[in-house]
Amino acid sequence: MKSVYGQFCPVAVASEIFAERWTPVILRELVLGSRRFNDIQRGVPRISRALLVKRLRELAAHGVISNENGEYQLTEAGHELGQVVVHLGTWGARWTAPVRRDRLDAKLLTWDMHRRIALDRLPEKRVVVRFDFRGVPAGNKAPKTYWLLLERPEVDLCIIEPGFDVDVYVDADLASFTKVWLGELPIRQAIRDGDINVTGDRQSARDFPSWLLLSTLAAVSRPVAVVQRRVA
Amino acid sequence: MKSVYGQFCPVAVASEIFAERWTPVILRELVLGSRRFNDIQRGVPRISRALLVKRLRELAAHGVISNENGEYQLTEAGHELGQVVVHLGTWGARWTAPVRRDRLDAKLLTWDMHRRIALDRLPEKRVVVRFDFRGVPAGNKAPKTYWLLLERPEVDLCIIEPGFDVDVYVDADLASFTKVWLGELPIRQAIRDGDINVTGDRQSARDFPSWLLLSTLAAVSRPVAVVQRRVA
DNA sequence: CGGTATCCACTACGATACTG
DNA sequence: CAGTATCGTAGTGGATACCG
Repeated sequence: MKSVYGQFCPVAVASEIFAERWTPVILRELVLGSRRFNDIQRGVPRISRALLVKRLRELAAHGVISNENGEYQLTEAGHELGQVVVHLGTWGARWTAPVRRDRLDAKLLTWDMHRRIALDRLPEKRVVVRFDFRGVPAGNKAPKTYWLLLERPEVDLCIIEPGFDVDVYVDADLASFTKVWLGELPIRQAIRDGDINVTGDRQSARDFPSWLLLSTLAAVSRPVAVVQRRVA
Repeated sequence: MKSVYGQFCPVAVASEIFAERWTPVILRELVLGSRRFNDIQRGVPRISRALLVKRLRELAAHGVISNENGEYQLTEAGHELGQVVVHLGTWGARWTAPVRRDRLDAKLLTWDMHRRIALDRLPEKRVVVRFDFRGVPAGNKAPKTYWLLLERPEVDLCIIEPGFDVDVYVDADLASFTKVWLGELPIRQAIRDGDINVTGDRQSARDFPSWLLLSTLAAVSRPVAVVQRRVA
């Protein structure tokens, strides 16, 4: 391992580990709970398999993660580095421009969502939610329809019809739903404005917004100047 | 500006700004107080001028810094991102391996030191400290001798004889002094072990360790396992 | 599922020299 | 002091196919 920066400063040494391409995003997946290779890659879909392997090895070599029979785990050092990831993400939520069209990704969004369901607020029985996204940027080849199978304590994400009756239909503009997810837009407002439509079983449709926890960074407060920039 | 990661997640968006090559190190210089282009480059000597220009422009475009008639300044967003830099450096001080030989750099070390002098503990009169480093890795072409001119409230670093009488001579093994600077080794111990020799004016030589504040990350606590790894 | 292996394209970067 | 301009290249990583 050759030193990139050739500096003794701990910021430089840590940057050689942390500030490599893809590494913060990979660490985010681990912080959010992914353990297996393919799960991690679902959260970082645009990385090549070879590069993901390489990055994971590097993190392991630096003592940030371990791999025991196929399960990647953050070490103690890794959990502390995970706090830096959260800090960086918090900064991003506060200070970066509102979500851009070329970052929209329905597959990634639903993958994130399936990890943030308030299981304890679900009814006992299985609930199936079908999402249909509109306003997907042209050229994006990802599916527009997804199913969330909520069956305590399991949550499964499907991209093909799961074969159960659908309880809740969510028809949403992708940009708006992404903003809701990121805390940039209150879901009730998006529903009022017609950007998100929730139909189906009356009770379930009413409760749906309360099951869906948002991104862990959705609660970050934004400075007034940035909020105004968003409106512009 | 094309999106590197193509993800809406604030961690990914922030990483496109922060986790670029050299950027955390440049931000560290700004956090430590450098304002002018050439001062910043003294703290990041191995970056090319062209790339430093490019990175500074990128940071400005993202609202992290501003440039007003030659003075770079962190914006409010920049100060908050600076906290992430500090967090990352703190992690590095805690969890990365002890300083490696290929990271030793006397020029950088003295440049860092000149910003960390306890001015209020200095005597009224001018003090000149001469550093001679031994144990510099072969092939390193940087000077081995440096002078620190302490003249309240100014601190100047010279690489040529400043023309004043020297009050304190510091003769030190570069690796040991770097460890002292990083808080890995108590200075009194390094002096006892003969790794650092401080001679010259009796009073000044005795007070020298109290003038020299160490790296802002020197006080970070290290887990037992890492400390032991260092001894090994 | 969790990787390897190969090959090629690109581009980011360093080196060097010049400038208002 | 604070950049610009030019050019050659190392090395990074994407695409694709294969493997235990």
